[in-house]
Amino acid sequence: MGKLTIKDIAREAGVSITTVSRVLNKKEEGMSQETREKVLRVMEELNYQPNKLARGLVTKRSNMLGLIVPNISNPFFPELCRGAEDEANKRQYSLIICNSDDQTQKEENYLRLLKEQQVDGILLSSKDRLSKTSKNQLQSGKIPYVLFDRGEEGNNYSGVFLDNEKGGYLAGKHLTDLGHTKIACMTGPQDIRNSQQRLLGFQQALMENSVNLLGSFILDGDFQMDTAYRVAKDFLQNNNVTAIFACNDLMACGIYRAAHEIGIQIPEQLSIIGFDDIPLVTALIPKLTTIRQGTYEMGRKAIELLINKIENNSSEEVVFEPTLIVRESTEQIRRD
Amino acid sequence: MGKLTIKDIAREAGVSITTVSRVLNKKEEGMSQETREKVLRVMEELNYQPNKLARGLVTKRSNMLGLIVPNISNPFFPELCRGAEDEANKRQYSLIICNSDDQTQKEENYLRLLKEQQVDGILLSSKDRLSKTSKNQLQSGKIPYVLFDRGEEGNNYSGVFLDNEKGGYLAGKHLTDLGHTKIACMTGPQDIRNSQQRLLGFQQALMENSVNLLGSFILDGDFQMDTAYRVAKDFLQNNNVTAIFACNDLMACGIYRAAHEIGIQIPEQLSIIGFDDIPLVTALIPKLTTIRQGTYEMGRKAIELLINKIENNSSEEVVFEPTLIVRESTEQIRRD
DNA sequence: ATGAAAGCGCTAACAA
DNA sequence: TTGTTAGCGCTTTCAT
Repeated sequence: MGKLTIKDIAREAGVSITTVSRVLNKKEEGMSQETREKVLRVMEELNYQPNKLARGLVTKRSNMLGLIVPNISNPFFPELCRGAEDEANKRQYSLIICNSDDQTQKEENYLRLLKEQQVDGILLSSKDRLSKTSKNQLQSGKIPYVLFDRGEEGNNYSGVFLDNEKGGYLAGKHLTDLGHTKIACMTGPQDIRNSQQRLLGFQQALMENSVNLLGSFILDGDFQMDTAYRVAKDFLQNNNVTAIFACNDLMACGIYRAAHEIGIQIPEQLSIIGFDDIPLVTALIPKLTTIRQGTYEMGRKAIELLINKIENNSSEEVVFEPTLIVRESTEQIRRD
Repeated sequence: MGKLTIKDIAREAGVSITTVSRVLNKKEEGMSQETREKVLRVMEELNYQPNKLARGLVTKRSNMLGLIVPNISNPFFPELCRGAEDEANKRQYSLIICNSDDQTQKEENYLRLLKEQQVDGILLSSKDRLSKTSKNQLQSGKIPYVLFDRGEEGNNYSGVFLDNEKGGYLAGKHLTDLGHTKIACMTGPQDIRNSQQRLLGFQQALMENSVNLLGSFILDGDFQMDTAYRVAKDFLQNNNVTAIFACNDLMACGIYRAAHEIGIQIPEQLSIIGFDDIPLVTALIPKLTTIRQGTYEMGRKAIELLINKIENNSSEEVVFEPTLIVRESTEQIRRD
């Protein structure tokens, strides 16, 4: 039992608890060197660790932040978590990471939980738009929050986003630069704006280079590997293209398999470009050319915005620029 | 600011705070249906959310658990997190996930932090053995903890482990069953017990089948893909084996690449078996045969042990059995 | 069946 | 330079 409290330290050091509290909070202006050191020494000796809960109760600051991710198993998100965590720690906050499993229900639960746990702010990432309950949770009680990768109406919220259209554009430009003209694109779920925008930018780039993207060459994916595999297998058996843009890397993996089974060589007969640059893509053979989102950096930035919001009540939207990472899965069209 | 407190509810419902507290905690034996409902209604109307920090201060229970993983970017750990999180939530705890990045320093920091945050218990996973400071943190203050995948002296601690030797054995048996005799094994870092035990079990299986594992066919890896690639490339160019056991899946990926560049076909000329069964291995072509650890389940179980420890002070060690998952990267030796 | 009051470990006026 | 005291939001005896 008997956990050490500020009282024990005070008694042991022969001072008042206020004094102890002062050195704890480094509010030591005009405090004798001697007392300070004595207190510090006693703390050290007894291995005292302050109770942050009690502290939070009076300061109204828990120094905890909540992070809700839609799916920790998607390799995209651990990077986000790391960035977020590193920044949070640097700023003396700790992070409660929650996994909503893409379920609105769970998201809402976590939102409530985090508020009950008195987090100082919430970083919310999920692919769907905010449910009514979620929005409510966020707004009632005015808890500071920042949105990751998805927007919202209104204008006093913070968010970090990727310029998905630009990303799609880079992919399209890369492919046309290589001389491809028979090109397909596999999209994510219909209702995800990200995916729509990637397609949009992609089409834009093709258009600028007078390449036509046939409607039947727009393949419906769902960001999952297995679906991508099935769709691609069917498509590639019946159509003749020299390049495919997959709206995320996981789907690119599925396309690899489909191509392999049909006997299509990558990149000799088919160039593939992905999107995300998740770590596993360098394990593919050939290594995947893709569009990188600076996920780690985005996580950092998001927490930075969140803390700014908490500490200065400032709101900001920041948009990240994607970059093209050329590896081995795309090459110049062969004219033979 | 005016966040709603139990007082507001009491006033609004015309009862004492004790009564409100009672319905909050469902200690309603001998309480009039009427009052109960009134309180509930007011809570609902005002959208009251109790402050868990304040609660924790008096009950000495934060209902928070800490989970320290060595590297969230290693696809092995998100699964662990999910299992842990699901079980924790089911039991009304929330989880603070921390990433120690394989740095003892960070691990020690987190340990301190978690204790200050008054978590009720800690699940600690990391590949090294406990540092002195870590051990101290864990033991002083008697915070309940369970160790994931690594042991310790003493006997009143809980832990969940994999039978790594059995895993290695399964791998070895699979390969010899397929008729392989010229076999190599790529290990993890020298000082990791896991890796040593896998090798041990592997050798055991070979021995039982009168297959000899040459010392020079034991390759030093470090659980990383890149190193595995380099080591394997050098090895495969100069030696003739028909099968390799990689002590984790990430290294198997590196070996794939090496084999590919040398022009060795998998599995026709070389069978490969991995260890872990991380999600990405089904993206490999051919799909990797491997030894599965039930990571998700291990995470669940670990939290279960932790909560048992917290609530009943019971200690237990549980050992998981690995299973062989046969996919496409291993096949019967060809006698030609 | 309900309430008053003490106290959890800490911070922050205010006093001295 | 240091201490006294009230109070954060809640639970928990102990009364009533």
